[in-house]
This record gives sequence, C-alpha cells and structure tokens, in this order.
Amino acid sequence: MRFATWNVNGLRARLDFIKIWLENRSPDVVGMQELKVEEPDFPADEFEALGYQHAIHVQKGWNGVGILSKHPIEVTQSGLSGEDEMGARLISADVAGISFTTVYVPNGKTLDHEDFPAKVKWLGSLAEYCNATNLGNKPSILCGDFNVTPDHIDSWKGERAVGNIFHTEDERGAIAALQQQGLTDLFRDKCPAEQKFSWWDYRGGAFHRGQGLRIDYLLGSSAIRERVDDVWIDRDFRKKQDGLTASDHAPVIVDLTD
DNA sequence: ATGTCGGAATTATTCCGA
Repeated sequence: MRFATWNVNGLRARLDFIKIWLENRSPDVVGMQELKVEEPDFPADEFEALGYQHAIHVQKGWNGVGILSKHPIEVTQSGLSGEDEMGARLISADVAGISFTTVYVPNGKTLDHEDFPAKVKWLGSLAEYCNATNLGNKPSILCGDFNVTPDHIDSWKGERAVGNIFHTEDERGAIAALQQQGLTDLFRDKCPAEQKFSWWDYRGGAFHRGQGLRIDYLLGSSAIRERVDDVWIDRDFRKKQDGLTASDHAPVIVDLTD
C-alpha cells in the first residue's frame, strides 16, 4: 500500500504532470496541497479515468488540499477548527483502514510579519486536533507541506539557518510536539542521517545547486511505523517531465506492507 | 539579479504569494 504527499503548486497548471506521475508511481492514496482551484474546476473526470476517487477542501485562488485514492474515502474533517481565517489547509478521511490527514501549513512569510505568529498558532491548533482525535494511538498518517525544517540536517544551510523562517525554535518545537504525540517522522525514522530535500526554490537554480529544504513529510503513528517498508522522496518528479514544468516540491512516498 | 513560477485582477501588464 503506497501513500504519498505532494504540494502540487496549482492543480490546473500541474494536471498533465500529475497524471504522468500517477501512472508512473501508482500510489494508493495521495494527499495534495496548494490545489489553487475551486470545486467546479476540479478535474474529477481526469482522475476517475485513472482510477482515483477524490475529496477536497478548497477556496478561491489560494491554498486548498485534497485526497486522491484508489479506495473509498470517508471524510472526517474539512478545515482546522478555529482557523478558518487562515484558509483551506486541512482535510482528514478514513481510507483503507487508516486515518489520513493532509495539511498545508501557513508559510509565515517573515519573522516580523503577522503571519508568523499565526503560523505557530495554527500548528498549535493542529496539535490540539491530533490530540482530540487521538491520532497517535490508532493507525494514522499526518502528511503535507509543513513549511518547517524539523532539524538542521533538513536544510541545505544546516545550522547556519537557525533563526531564519522555517528554522526557528517556535516552528521546530511545534513539529516536535506532534512527534511527542506518537506521530513519527517516517522518513527520518528510516534514514536517520541522510540529508534529503523535498522543496527547492524555483529561483536561482536552487534545485541544481542542491539548495533545498525538507519541509514535506509523512508522520505516522506506531501502528503505521510497524508497517513501513520504504520511505522516499521522489526527486525525479521535481524535474521537468515531457517538457512540463514541475512543482517546486517533490512528492514524498511511504510504502506500507498490507 | 530578489535570477521563477502560478494565479488574481484586469485586459497584456502588474501585483502578490511562495
């Protein structure tokens, strides 16, 4: 059983690229972020033709999250309670016997912008939600674009970046709090010392310079962790495919034993 | 080069967000 998370950076602009990826990797369940599409424009038929059902939580213009699945999806939550003003950033569903949640954490912009404390607050609300729904104590996956590097190794700048946005104690503390609920960073658990990134800025040739961040990940409860066969970042799909532009994020994939 | 994208607002250009 293959689960993935991917910030697609605009579903309408990325649709053909996503279809190539789905056909290549054939994931069972995908959490997608930054759909940037409204419900009437969601290309349901295109995904159905590839065997995927969907559930989405979207808004006009920005943000938006969704789930594609080869298996039935039962939505359990759309939107993070108390955080409506921050946009459409969370959807949860029961899929294939697993509680699956995908999130698009607010970027925060800069440390002195009002969005930064709002980001930290949003992460606190997420921790409350995970606790209230007991995610750590049942088969659960919490995945998405967290816009936080969990540790020094997860940034191309390493320790030099401490204190910059995506690298602060407040942000890392909020991610650690999720892990303390029993939600393990599955990539880091499998590869304790590997420096791998999931996002590279479009600007300045960052991808080819190796200037990336690991800000997309899959957290799993103990019941999931026991089933992990492999966890990997699908870096090839950060590259152009058939002349089509990639997202600035690569998909992150976990393969579970059935 | 703060160097690229996607989308909105508004009509091919500029702004915003990332």
